Amino acid sequence: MPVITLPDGSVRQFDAPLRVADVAASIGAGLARAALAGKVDGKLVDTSYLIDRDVQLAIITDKDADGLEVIRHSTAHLLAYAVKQLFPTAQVTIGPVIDNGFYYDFSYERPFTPDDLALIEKKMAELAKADIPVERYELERDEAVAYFKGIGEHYKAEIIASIPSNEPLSLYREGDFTDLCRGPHVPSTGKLKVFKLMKVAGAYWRGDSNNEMLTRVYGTAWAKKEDMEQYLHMLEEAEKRDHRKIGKQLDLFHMQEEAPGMVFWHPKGWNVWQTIEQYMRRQLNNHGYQEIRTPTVMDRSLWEKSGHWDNYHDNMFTTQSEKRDYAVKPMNCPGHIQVFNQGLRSYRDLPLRYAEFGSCHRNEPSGSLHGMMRVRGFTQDDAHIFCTEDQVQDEAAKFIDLLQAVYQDFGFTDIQVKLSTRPEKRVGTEESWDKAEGSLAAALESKGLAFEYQPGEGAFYGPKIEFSLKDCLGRVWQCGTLQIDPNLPERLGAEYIGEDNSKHRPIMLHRAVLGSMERFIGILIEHHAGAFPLWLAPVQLVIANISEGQREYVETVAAKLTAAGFRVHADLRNEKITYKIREHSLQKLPYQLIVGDKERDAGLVAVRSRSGEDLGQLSVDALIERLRAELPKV
RNA sequence: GCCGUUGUAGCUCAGGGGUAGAGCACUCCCUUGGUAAGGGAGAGGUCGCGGGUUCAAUUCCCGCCAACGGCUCCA
Repeated sequence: MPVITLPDGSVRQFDAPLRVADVAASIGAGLARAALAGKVDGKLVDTSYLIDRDVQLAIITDKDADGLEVIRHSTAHLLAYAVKQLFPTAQVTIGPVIDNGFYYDFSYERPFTPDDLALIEKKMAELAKADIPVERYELERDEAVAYFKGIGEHYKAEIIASIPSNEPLSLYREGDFTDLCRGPHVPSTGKLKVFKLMKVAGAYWRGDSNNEMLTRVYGTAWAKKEDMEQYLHMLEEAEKRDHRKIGKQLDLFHMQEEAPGMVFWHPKGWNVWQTIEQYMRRQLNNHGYQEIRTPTVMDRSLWEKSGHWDNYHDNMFTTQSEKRDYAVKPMNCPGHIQVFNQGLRSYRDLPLRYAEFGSCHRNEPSGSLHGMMRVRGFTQDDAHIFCTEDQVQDEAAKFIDLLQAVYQDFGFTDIQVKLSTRPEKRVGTEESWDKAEGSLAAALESKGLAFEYQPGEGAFYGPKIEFSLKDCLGRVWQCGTLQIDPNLPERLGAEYIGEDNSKHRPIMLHRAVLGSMERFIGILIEHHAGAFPLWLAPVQLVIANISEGQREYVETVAAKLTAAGFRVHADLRNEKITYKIREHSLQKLPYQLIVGDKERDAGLVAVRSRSGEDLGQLSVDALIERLRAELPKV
């Protein structure tokens, strides 16, 4: 006699146990058709789930987030079904739901090609159209292993071994395809209407690079056709914003074969860089940092002491000269400790904050390079704070102030914060970890920042905070970091004289706001789609004459704006004004000043904004005032 | 590093066993035009690099390099 409570609070009583699908049907034929799954007492189940007790029940349709998840999961299975139909000797492995879609990993004698993908997608559409029922059933462990081994699915058999033995094993059968799966799934393949296979890629079995490489097929699936179109459109937009593409279009930088993973900065790109670097320099100065510069190439012995030679030798660029080995620095901290170690330090000197726009090189695996987002040569807005354990919290709080001010000036308001705590393999006492983690958490709380813990994700020597920004496409980029490190000062012998007149070890805080300059500029390019805000734009204004007669006037105005500190370009070419406007619009200049006889005679400029808006005629002084109001204060 | 795809003019791309094509950009000439492309002419390529097959390779095969999409990694 199940009594079923629905989400709206209404209660229905039935005489006998019944399936979720039956409940849906009792409510209405439309709901029965739309039902993809059920949620019984908060747990997702199939529509075939038999309710034999009093429960809270929600019928899940494609309007629910859970429904979309079920659709994606079932589409992954449909993909596997289609692959088994077309390539019977392929073995299935796992097929989870991911953001916006799903993937499925297969083991096959050869990788799938893009042509195969088209075939598979076609087969999926056929199988969906045939509206084949998807049935759930359970098997005993041994039976399941025997079954999958019997049909040559060795990966599935292996997966079963890793499932806790107290859980029942559920299988799903659609047509002649059976897969091991927790479920739930849609009741029949006909519910899957909107999907597309996106790409093939390799992926290691169980994510371990020692294991066999499988073929992964990525796909996307949606409840409604319009949703998928919107998603595909978003991908196109993201592609248009690709920093590599815009970098070329706007002549900011380039990369070439002879220097993989390293950037050639062109004048305009370097101008953006310098604007940022000089801005950061002012901020660091205001926040009590001193800038230093340390060598790029240092002797092996230093890297042995720091531990890098042993741990990261393969990822370091090395060289030798006159029988000595050297390494190109992969990070700045060892150099900073050398500066700290010069002379005798007193507790009165602490905290001591050393900043460096340090150029580092790491020999990243060739396959992991990615435009400016993952490079081999990069520059960090790096700094190290030498302080006592008791000063950590205050320094962390001060760093957060700096970081928030900077992110705000760059227009990033959505900041995510994660605190990574002690990992299994670590050095240091429990008390020191307690204190270190506690000071970071307290600093974040004192600044009213919400954060998430990442247990076990800290470095072996200390906890860290990671600050990530969300860009306008909703993508999250980890940029800022604050890391507590008592280890490196120890290894490299940093010490200061305390109040008690004896030697003590300082704590070192590694910290960066932007992270890698290259990557940060890449993020900015994509965030703004190349349309930099006025203060960052490499060319802020162009002044274009309509015809030859305004040449001199244009040059006078350009000189005046340059003297006022703006980056100005005078376009005096023998071209029609529409042609010039089009070109500078494509170059995404913030403002275009148009000058004809009227403006020249009146001593004004006609101002056109990047959005194409006509701001009317202004005097140069009024324009300068207006522009200055747009710049950040620091 | 691993799997897949790609590499042709400055850029975007087409082509294909018989010494290469378009649009834009570039140079010159005409045009002095008021808010997103005025007209004409010209120049421009060792078809990523190295081998092989062939009478002949940019095209087919092998190796390498790089980029791209993933996987692994990211002190």
